[in-house]
Amino acid sequence: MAITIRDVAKEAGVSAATVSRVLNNSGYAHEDTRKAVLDAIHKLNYKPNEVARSLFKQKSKLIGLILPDITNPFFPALARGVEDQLREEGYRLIIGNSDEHLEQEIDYLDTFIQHNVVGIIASVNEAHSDMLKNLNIPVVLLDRTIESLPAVYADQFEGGKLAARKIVELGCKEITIIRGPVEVKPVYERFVSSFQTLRQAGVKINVFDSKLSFQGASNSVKTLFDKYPNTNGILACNDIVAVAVMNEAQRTGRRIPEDVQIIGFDDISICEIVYPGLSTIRQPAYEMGAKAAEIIIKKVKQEVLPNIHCKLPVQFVERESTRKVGD
Amino acid sequence: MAITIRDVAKEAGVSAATVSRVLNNSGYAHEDTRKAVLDAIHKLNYKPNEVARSLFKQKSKLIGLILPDITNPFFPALARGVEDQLREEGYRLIIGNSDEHLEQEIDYLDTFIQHNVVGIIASVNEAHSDMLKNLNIPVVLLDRTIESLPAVYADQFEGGKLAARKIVELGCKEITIIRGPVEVKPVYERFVSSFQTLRQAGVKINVFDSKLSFQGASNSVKTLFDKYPNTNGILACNDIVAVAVMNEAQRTGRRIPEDVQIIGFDDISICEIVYPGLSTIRQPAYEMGAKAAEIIIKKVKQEVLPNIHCKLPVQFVERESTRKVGD
DNA sequence: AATAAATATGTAACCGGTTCCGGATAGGAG
DNA sequence: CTCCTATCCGGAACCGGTTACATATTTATT
Repeated sequence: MAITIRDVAKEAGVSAATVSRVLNNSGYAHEDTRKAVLDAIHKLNYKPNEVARSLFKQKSKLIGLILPDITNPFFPALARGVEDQLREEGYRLIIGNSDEHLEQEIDYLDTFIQHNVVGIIASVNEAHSDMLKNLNIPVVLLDRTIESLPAVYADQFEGGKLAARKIVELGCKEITIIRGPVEVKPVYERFVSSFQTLRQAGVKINVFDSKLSFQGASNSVKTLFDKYPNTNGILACNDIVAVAVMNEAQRTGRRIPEDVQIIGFDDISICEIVYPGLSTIRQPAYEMGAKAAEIIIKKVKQEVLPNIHCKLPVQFVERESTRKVGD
Repeated sequence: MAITIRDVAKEAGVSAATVSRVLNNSGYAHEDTRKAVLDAIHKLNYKPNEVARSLFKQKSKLIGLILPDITNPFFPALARGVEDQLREEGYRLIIGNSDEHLEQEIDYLDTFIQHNVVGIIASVNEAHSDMLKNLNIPVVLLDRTIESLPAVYADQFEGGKLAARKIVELGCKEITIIRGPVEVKPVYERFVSSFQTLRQAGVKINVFDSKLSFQGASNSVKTLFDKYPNTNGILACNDIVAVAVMNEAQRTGRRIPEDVQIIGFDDISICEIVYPGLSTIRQPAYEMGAKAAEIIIKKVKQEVLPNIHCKLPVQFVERESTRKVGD
């Protein structure tokens, strides 16, 4: 059926071992032989079978990626970063959505291992981290962090602080923080940080809870302005929630940013096309993914690295949901 | 290192062949033996190595998925549909983004084959379809269609017609169709269909070009209202473009839907959280993905199917970017 | 020219499963 | 009791690569 290394060997008049050696640039091979083999490979359009290779070597060219939900626009950006970086080095991605469920995470993890993946990049909660700790292949956490494992993430404390500082600076006196689910650590951290910063500023603070998803946010947010009719500044736990809030604000006749100012978190693509453009705290999602991939690759190549916790900077992106300084 | 089938065999006091038989429920195995083997498997926490299995069987539990760009929110919905359906049956997904580039498509396709994937789901342009035609594993096209290959897609003609009919019905007299890149077949088809329908309705038609991406749409659309200041109805080639248009409309002081009505295409999640909510033509993306997965699985299981072209229905989803009938 | 070292290549075992085949045992029919 | 068949199970080959090892040839060294 498919062309095997022995077909190539026969065509080139050598043994399979020799073909393998020229293929991998290992061991010796006479220049003439090398040429003959290369010709045969080309002539037969031979592509080595990764599965056989993987079986013997006990390592594949596959990396497993576990994300909560690729349907949430923050995660595709991460995934693209990972994938693009990986492709450069010839690695491929097996992907699994966990919906934050431990059971699904374990399920994917198991099958990743069964497929001899050489590394795993995962975005899972600390409470679920046990399953990742005793693997004998490299693991890098992405977006989430756990003390004992390498991780790539954005500076949530700085982000929360930045958002809080901005909204105070911009003159808001009664600020509502929309808090996402506390189990999601980065989301919780940005909340805590905003809250502390706001308290130090001596401003009135409301806390309002919301889900993170499109559906959830849109529902959660409906009662926001009933409950806090006088808020003039809102710190949302992510951009989706922020957009839902903008919607609700406009629906209830509030002008943005004149009556309410809103700051999101993440800087997903939506921010720049909604009206008004959403000011937000940018997490460099694509770069985070790329960085995680880079670290995994280094680890796969046996480069011993310290237990890296790679914290990437966030930044405030000013658009139109906040006032210009000086207004 | 990892537990192998021979470890289990030794533990259970039988041969590897016997373990394999109970594992696969093939051939005979005495009830007592079966129990002993199962116990051993459980005791050692044995998980069979998919790679070894795949090498011998010449087929894995892997399906390859090629999408243009997972960063465009329409595609994650497809991917989730595929993945969820596949997981049910124990298949895993290798994923690759092509950015519509033939070179990358081929690259991913090659490595998918090298990994013994049993099937491929792909969203590629007709012009690139040659590479898919002579594979000896099942292929299903998703979102895009090619005459000679099975495909799952939404009814673009109906969608285009529906949007056009609605916008006319809703009283628009000068309608602008935002046309996406003509190489992308479904996008082109919905354009043609809308255009024809509009022409039959005898209404004034403008055609305006735009990219499909967030960045692209946002730029393209900036000159829309300079060029056609009197349009009162807009048919966008997708929801991203539609939202960008809404932005531009509001920025230039137009009220939606009083001054301009806008209809998008796709029904991505954003539609329901922007303000005003975006009326759109819904493609059942998740279901499309699931259906494609279902077909691939059937084909993998040797069920001979006709050259299925599975056309899923679209529907108009009314939100607030169009007027209520009767207004 | 003799010897050592470097180069070149093939044989065979191995990775961890699956399956063909054949031998052994048990149960049933005659 | 014999014979046949169904059941049970292990040995060994195989999937398509890689690599340790052995052997053969070339090149360098003195």
